[in-house]
Amino acid sequence: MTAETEQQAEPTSYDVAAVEAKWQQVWDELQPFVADDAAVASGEREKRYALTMFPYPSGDLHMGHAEVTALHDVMARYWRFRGYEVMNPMGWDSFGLPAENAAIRNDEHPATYTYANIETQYESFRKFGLSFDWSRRLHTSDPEYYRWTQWLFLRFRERGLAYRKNSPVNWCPNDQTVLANEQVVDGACERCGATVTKRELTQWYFKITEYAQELLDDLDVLAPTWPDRVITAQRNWIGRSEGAHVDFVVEGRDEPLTVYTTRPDTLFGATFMVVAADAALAEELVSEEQRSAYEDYREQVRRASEIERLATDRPKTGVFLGVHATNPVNGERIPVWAADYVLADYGTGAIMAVPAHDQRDLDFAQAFDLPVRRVVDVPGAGDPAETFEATVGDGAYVDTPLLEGVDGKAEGVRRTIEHLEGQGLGRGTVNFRLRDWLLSRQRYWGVPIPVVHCEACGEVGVPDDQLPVTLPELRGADLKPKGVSPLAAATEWSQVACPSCGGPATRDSDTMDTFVDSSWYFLRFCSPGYQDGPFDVEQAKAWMPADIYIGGVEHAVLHLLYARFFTKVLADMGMLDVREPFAAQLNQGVVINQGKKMSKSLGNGVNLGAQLEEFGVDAVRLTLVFAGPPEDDIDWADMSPAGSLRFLQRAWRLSGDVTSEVGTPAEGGDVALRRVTHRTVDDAQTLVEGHRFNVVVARTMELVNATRKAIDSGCGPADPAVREAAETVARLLSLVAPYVAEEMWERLGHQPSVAQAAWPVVDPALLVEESVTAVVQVQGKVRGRLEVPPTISAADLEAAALADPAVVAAIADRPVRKVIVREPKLVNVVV
RNA sequence: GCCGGGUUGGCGAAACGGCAUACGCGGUGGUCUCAAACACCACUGUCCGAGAGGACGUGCGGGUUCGAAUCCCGCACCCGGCACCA
Repeated sequence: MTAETEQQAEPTSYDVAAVEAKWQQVWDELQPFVADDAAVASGEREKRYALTMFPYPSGDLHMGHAEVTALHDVMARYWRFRGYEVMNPMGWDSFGLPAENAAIRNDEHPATYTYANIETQYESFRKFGLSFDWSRRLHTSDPEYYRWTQWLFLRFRERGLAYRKNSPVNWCPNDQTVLANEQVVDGACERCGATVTKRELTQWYFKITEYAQELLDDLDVLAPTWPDRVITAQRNWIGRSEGAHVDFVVEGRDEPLTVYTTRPDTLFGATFMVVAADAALAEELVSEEQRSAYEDYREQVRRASEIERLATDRPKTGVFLGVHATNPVNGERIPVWAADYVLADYGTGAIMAVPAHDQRDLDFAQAFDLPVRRVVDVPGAGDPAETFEATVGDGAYVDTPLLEGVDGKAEGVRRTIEHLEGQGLGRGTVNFRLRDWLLSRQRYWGVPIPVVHCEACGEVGVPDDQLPVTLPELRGADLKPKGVSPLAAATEWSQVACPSCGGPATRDSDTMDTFVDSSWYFLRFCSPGYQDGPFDVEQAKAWMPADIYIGGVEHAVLHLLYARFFTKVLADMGMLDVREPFAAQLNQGVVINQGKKMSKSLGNGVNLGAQLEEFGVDAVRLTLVFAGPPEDDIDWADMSPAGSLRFLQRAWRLSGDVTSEVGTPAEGGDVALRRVTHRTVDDAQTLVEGHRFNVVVARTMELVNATRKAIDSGCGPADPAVREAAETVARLLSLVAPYVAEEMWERLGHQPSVAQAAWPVVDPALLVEESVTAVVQVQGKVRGRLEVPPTISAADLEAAALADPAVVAAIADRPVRKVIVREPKLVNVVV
């Protein structure tokens, strides 16, 4: 392992550090991983696009980066071996808050922190021996990149998919910026943990809801190749529901009050209505007598934090609005209330309350002494008016003239909608939980929104030939949060001539959510230097979709949903011929330590650099890949990088023991060892393609063990089968441990690099076993084993089984009732 | 509450409906060594048994099958998503 132990004539171990230094240099010269666009465009070679989520440049790489890239590299290297032209790019998601916070702290420019970290991470990635094509490297904070982010924004805006609206938004008082719904977790800011409040602001949105149905439908297409948990998370997030809009006439008002309900069949049980307290609708509806009561209540609601609002078990609050509406099916006059349990931005912001069949409505009815009327008699359940338990199941309709004798909810809903539509009182409709994507942020270190606000012309998009709208040079205290964007305070930058009329105008002072940047970077990789658009349409057609996308499950909804949305819009713009960007997806687990997430406060962090120093890159990579299935979490405390290094040394020793000449044909070599070799290669193909990388490592270990045995106590080191086996080990190992694999390959007499070697050709004749072990069971229990030829007939196998002494003994004197024969591997005797 | 996934030796984990526990870690014993480290060899699911051997065994309870870790039904527990979304 170290130089000291290498004094002997025949070294028993290699010098890890020396090997790493040596091969890093060779790779730099050979550049074996640059993808050839022409080979794909011409159809000369089939493409594979291997994609890993690009990192945010915060400090150096950690265990998590090591794991995901180690797993990813197995796939990329395997595809290269199989003769595909592989694009394996990497870049940095380099806009974002940490750089801005660091800049304020250190009184510098965010770019200083950002680009210094990028260089650190770049060097670490290289040392980690990953087969990235660095010629495609990109950073989303480069003007050449964000110019095209702005260009895309303008195209979205032209299509009505980017718009501004005034509405209550999630506000993080600590980061002094708005947050998308996705960035609010349990009422707290996902980033800093501060309690999120609501603010009324004018903000930019992407109209992702326009694609809600397609985003949902296409999950069915992705389901076979995407993880279940991601599919489920996205389905839940999109939250499709079917129901009806029902129009209620409000006294003294021309416009109807329309509600959304999934239970139109319970319309006869509606005893009041509720409007979201913070909706404009409530403001419009409230009577003069109730106005001050309503306004007091609304203030109380606005002060409440998201956490308080989300507590589902808190008592219902609300206020009567002083108006009544008419139930369209029975003409009944019911009161209209305002409450905060109804959400302004879901459905129509108003509901019909059916307390008998909705627990929330029942709780509200109880709190304010409103009537409860049962219209579905659910067998076995009491009357909700007495039990205070709303019933939601199927049952016989009561007091519902429209649905007499109707059986079941589905039919009841269908008939009611039919009736409403016939009478012009409502219509069947579909609703989504998904909201539009709030993309503007009041921070500095992001993409400036390329829009100018002109007194005369209003909102004007910056013309394409004036892109990019670059950031002004701000640093340190200029960036301190003040509730408005730092860009608004940079007056020299913000005051411009209107591109349309030339009059005085101001630039939009918001920057984009960094999720915008990462929604299309995988397209830029297809033609990273392209000058005439965000990407070369032809190159994107050649490379897309990514054949695998590996990354953390924390992006199950956010990033993956946005990237899918962008892809669909770009397809509609005619720039892509795929509607889904990622054909297959794999989420690696997280690396923990001693049963807990690594953290500074717990003091249980495992430093990647220290592990690499101690065991070497190959051993750390091997440990991460061998630990278990890629999607499972790894507890580093349960792992043994020392054991991994031990194995690598054992494997390496094989390359020194081979005595046959390089190029010696394997034909005629020891058949038993050749069988193991060819079986291993054949299985490895299936295993890698099934992402079962841990098993590939196990099988490689078995091959090493078999080769060792052959050398020491079998056919001996000169047998050509030993060379074949050792060369196979080098290639299999290069998927995970590239340094030692190169070293082995060279010691075996080959030219570098093993990464450019051909995958071994499997000889099908060697996959057929000479003899197999047939198991003989009596009553399903193993009682004997027979060595038989694989071609044995059922009759012969049965005869041999029944002649076996142990089997005869197990049967004893009982009559044989039936014999199941699955030649050549199994016989089961039933007595 | 609704949706998705899981539960196999001391530990990480393998196993087209057909030998459960491959591979590795850890442990025990041994070879080498003055000694140790390294390396190598053997053993290592539980119980009974001196041994040969036997019984039991993949979270729990049923079922299908000649045969179930694997398929079906029910339950418990763990992990993840959604949740005052009408």
